Amino acid sequence: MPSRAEPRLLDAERLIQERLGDRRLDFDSMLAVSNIYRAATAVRRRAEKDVLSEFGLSWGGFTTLWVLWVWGEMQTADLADECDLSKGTLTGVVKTLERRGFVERTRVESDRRRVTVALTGAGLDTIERLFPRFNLYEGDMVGGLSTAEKRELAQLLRRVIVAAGKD
Amino acid sequence: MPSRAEPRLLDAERLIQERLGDRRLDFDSMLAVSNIYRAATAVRRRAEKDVLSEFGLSWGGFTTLWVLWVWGEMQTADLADECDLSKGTLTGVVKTLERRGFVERTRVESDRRRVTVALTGAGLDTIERLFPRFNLYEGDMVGGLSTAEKRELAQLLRRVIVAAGKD
DNA sequence: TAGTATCCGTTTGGTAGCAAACGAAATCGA
DNA sequence: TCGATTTCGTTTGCTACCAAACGGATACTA
Repeated sequence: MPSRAEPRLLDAERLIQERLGDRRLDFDSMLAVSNIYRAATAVRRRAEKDVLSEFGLSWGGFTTLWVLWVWGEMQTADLADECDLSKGTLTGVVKTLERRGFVERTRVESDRRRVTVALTGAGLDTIERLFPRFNLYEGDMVGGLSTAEKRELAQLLRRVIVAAGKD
Repeated sequence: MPSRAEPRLLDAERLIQERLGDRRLDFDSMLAVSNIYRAATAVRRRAEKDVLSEFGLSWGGFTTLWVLWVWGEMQTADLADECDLSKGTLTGVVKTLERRGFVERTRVESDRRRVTVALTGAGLDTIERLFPRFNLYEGDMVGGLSTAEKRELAQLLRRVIVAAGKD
């Protein structure tokens, strides 16, 4: 059970500290933030390359499909909120998913400004086959961590999400 | 000193578990991964909105400037590697930075396929003024965590970066 | 030393992402 | 009831991001 993860990464971080060492900076916060970003990029790239590409999906497309799978048909605004995307971005993502035949739009009769988005049969089939495989990859990517460590990580990140999300 | 961070986030996560509850899935890994991504998005958005936008920089542009500041003039390939971007993407980012007057390119005489990138005076001035402010925001965003927790977080993430980065 | 293979950064074509402007639809006020 | 306001999703203009194709420069090999 190793107590240190990756000497190379830490060495690089130490070199940076040496370069900036005479300045009064908050290195602990800097390293926490930059590692959050690097980890997210690494996770996204691996998932897109190893799993999502087979299904013709980007990360955003996958997220949207997943949300629709879990919550069912939704209005655009709620979907954007749940996917953590701006409404403009969501329009584009949904357009791509529609072109691929994964989702369909329906104009709401009672309020014709609104549009709902729902999975098609093909979309449902895809996410049902895809998600278990995606989840296996998630397990791989945090596989070096114990269950307690995964929970600790998720909990620490929740606090960052809240702090950074504050307007 | 609260032992739980954010009830609303946890509630949402629990709802998802209920929706998927009868399937054999690795929820601990799922929550760890999705919170990594959400945290990175939140951090990036806040930084771009509150700090970087004043200087006309995106996250990628800022990262590139920062790397050049710490390491000095670099060849394109090394810079892309250090910034964790593909070389094609870096070409575009550098082009934008060049247009804004922050960096300049120089063709290498001894090997005319290569190009080096360096900060201009304006670029140096910008990153010198910007980074301390950026670092304050980093402190804000992980400000709810103790020093030990920040280090714990960074350490857990290093292990994820290594596992996800493996080809 | 000529021909081939490899190694560079750039370009291309596609998706993603945001803010702000937009137009249509619904709601509010008087 | 009708004009003004608000609330929708979409469009626009920009940057970012990747993989793959590209073309020029260098290195290798016979």
